[in-house]
Amino acid sequence: MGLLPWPNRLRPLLLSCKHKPSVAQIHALMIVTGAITHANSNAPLIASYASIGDTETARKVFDEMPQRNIHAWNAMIIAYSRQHCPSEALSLYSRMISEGVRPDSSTFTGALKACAGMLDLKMGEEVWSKAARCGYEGDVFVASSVLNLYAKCGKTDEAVAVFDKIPRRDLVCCTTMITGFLQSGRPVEAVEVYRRMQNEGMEFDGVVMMGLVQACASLGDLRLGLSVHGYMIRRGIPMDVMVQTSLVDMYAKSGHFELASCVFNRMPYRNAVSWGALISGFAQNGFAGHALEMVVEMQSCGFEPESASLVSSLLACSQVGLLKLGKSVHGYILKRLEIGQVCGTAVIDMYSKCGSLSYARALFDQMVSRDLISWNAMIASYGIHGCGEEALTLFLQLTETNLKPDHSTFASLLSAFSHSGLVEEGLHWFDVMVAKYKIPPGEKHYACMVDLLARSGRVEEASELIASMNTEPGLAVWVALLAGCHNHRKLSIGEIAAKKVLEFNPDDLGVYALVSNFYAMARRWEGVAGTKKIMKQTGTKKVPGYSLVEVNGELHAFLMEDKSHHHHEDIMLLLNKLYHDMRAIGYVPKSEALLHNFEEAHSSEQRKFIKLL
DNA sequence: CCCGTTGCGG
Repeated sequence: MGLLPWPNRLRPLLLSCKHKPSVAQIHALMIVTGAITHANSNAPLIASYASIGDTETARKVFDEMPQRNIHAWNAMIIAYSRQHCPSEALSLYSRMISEGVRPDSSTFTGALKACAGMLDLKMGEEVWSKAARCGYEGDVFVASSVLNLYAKCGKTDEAVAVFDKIPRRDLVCCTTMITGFLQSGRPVEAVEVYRRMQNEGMEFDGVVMMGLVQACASLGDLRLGLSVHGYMIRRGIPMDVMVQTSLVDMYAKSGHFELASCVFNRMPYRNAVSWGALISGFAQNGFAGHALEMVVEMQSCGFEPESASLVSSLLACSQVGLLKLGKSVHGYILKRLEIGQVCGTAVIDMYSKCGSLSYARALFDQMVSRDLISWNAMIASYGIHGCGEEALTLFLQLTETNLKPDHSTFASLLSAFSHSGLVEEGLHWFDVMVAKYKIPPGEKHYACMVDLLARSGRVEEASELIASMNTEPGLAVWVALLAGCHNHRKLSIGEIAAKKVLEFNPDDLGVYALVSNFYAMARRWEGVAGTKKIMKQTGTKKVPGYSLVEVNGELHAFLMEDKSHHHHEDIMLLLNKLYHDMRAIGYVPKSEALLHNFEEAHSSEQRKFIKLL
């Protein structure tokens, strides 16, 4: 005996505790020795209980303290803000202020984190101005927290203003700025922050490199991504599960599955998110069979599919029209998980893409809470099915909620109009989008509008619209214009569009087919020959087109010239009958199609689907 | 108190 610990000596001891029994042991010791009455040792005790996740005991210690110092308040506020109890953190903060305790940098940091957790911008700004009044405006910790708050609330420009005013920027606030840019879809600026840091000679860690990997993923910049990966290896920056997962995601998203699997297979430890990154990569790139196989493999490794991998599975199903499998995924979700907004929207999307608009709508109506993306998906569903009127009705209902339509909403709405030939409605709502909702039209919106006008033969107006664009028109816009010119025999504008389209060196057979067909329609045979020559030179992939249809749970694939189907004869007879019936009611077939003589190859992908079922 | 930043998905 005689070794009774002095209250202050308990601090390092408590901080090194990672397990519940040892914290409780020291707690007991503190009670026995009377150290519990010292505020100096109670603050670390609170922090220790909080760090092992026992917020309740931490609060008990806090409540029973005879006198509290600033550290005890901070420990409790930070504990709540880290344990996702932002309202408790904020109520403690208010109580502390009203009791006249002077907050410090840590207090503000904790309170601001709580505000960010609640997305409570108003409260956050109050805390921020109080912090400024207390002289913490230039504090990197406080400023980083404000930065994070603004970024989380989508106020990226306000975040930039805070960032620019920080006198001595460190790694963490730069990382926060980078993730802020990423979350608001501004990867270019995220990379710019990184470049600035590089020029200032800053040392990087895994967290900031992960932000950069994400930037590369959303930019589709494989070169930069590879150099970032290489940098981490050369510098020996430790890569944890998160960093490795973001690398898998980047490679898989960009379709570099060899690289993605290489990183994935070398991971010492994987979790559901790592699997999800690979699965969604396959699904997003149209490798539905691979995606679904990976889900099965994931299960065999002991990971039950959670929300994200189910969403990827649904995406895979909708890409190839696997209604039956999609339904079973839906059933799995209903049985195993609570169907939330994300899964619900994915199921809506699956039903509508698999042809079942009524199921999609039924599910939409059943959803307990619908966010903007759910509405957007349902409006898009009507668009895909050519139901422009219904899309508009739903849009009008959306405007009566407290949700604000965004650029995606309008992209879906305008596309619905263009698929239904509702030209006047399209023009009207395009103007409303700009004037009333202050949404600057993007490439997608212009492409819809050009398609809408050009499809109905108003190619002159479409080309005027293109001329009015502030940004450089992209491929989709010119393709829409060209398609209109092709259908309505508008030679001079079409020629301009065709030239523009070829300038993009598109990697898409369909686009070349359109250009070639346009020249053929215009009797410009040198144009047809020129297009074919470009295709040969650039080695444009000849992806064989095929149709898939699911009948009673069985998947049937049809390629050109493919006679392997066991009902081939019957199908051809029916097709011929339909063809003659259509002609009888006035259908005039287009005979200038170019694609018929392209070589076809059986896709191994497609065999996968068939094998799967 | 020793703080702030972090991976897949609609």
